[in-house]
Amino acid sequence: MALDTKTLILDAAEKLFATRGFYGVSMRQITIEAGVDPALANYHFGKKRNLFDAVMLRRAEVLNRERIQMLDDCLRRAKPNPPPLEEIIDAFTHALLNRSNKGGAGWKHYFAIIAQINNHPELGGVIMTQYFDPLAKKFMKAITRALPDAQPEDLYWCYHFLSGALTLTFSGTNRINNLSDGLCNASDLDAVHERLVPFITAGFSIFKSSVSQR
Amino acid sequence: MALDTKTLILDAAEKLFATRGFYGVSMRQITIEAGVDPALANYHFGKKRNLFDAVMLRRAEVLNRERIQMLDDCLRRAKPNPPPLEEIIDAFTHALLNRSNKGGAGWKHYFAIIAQINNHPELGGVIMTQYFDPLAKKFMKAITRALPDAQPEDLYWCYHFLSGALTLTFSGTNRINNLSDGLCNASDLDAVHERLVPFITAGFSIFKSSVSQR
DNA sequence: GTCTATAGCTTGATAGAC
DNA sequence: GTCTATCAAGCTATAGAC
Repeated sequence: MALDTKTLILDAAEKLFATRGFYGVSMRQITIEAGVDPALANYHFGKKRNLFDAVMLRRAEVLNRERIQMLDDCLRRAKPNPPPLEEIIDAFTHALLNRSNKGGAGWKHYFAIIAQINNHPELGGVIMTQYFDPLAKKFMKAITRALPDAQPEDLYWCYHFLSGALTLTFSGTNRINNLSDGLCNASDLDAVHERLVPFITAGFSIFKSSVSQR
Repeated sequence: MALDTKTLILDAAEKLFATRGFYGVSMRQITIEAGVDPALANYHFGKKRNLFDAVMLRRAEVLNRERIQMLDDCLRRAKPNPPPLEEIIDAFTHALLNRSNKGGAGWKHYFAIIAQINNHPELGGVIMTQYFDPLAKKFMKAITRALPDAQPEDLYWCYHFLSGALTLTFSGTNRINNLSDGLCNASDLDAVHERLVPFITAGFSIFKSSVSQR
């Protein structure tokens, strides 16, 4: 059936793009991984880049809906006050870490692609901006409300640090395992979640007043 | 002359790997960019992967020497006390941000490669570990001395967040420019340096005592 | 060290039978 | 929707003349 074939191709593409990147995988390898005829990838998705976009889009929609929902909930709870910073950071990261952790292999692959794209000079500016900037702007607005006396400039840079720390977590290099002599495990995303949220909150908080703490 | 040709190829490879990644560039494109004969890349460096390693190695040595130097200086100044955390973080990041900022195009390209590799599941675990883990271990030792009551586990995760925040800065996607409506400029690494060091220091500091602040 | 020439393969994409 | 067959182009890598 058509829908099944499309899904098979999307899943295979997701897996291979995750481990080798956009240029490191051929359409042929994808169809072999999917167990379908080589001509079908082009038939269903057109150019290779279109297939990549389809992979990105499939989960971005689900994800962004969940994250907006969590942000709105936390805004509503705090009303009419600004929401606590830590809750905003949690709303930003929770769905990502949770899906990557417990969503199955597909989600794990998806986030590994995100990690690569976010750090890719050619694709990062285009793709991340396209799929995630509207959401980022909503979060920045909430953060600005939580830290009303901070310089907006400082807060954008903090967001940038958050983005980097978060996406490296998804990259799937197990560098921290070796580095910590097995004390930490890169795939233990509960451990990340526990630490990332207060870490980032503390970083943002030094810009609470517009006079730098430095 | 032989040495010049090798340098031409290394520079060209560095530039192209930086913008398109390892798999996004062919040996042919590299030699064309370098303005030399297509066969010379193989003659001087052998396989494509060897050329990549040569690109990585060339600047890693310079860089790591500088960073170790800065760390040793700051350990000596503090003796016999442990060094202030903020100085350690600065020693870790200073040479990188400085070279990327003022070292010319080659260094900028180099760091863009680092950003990609650090987030690449296949290459990140191998290459970063190979070139940078010995240095990372030295820094972790110093950080542990500066925060003696923290759990080592927490500190490794903080290091991981630092690594992610730092490398995204090098990636050369100008996402923050759009996101901030031009308020921030991704290539203004002085602005990053000013903010990254206290941001990360504050993040580490919440784990000062082994009872989590969360 | 440099260059020409080329072997042997894989690539993205399509045309046309079923 | 699926499959076979195929195209032109690009790829890594090397062998051998200069």
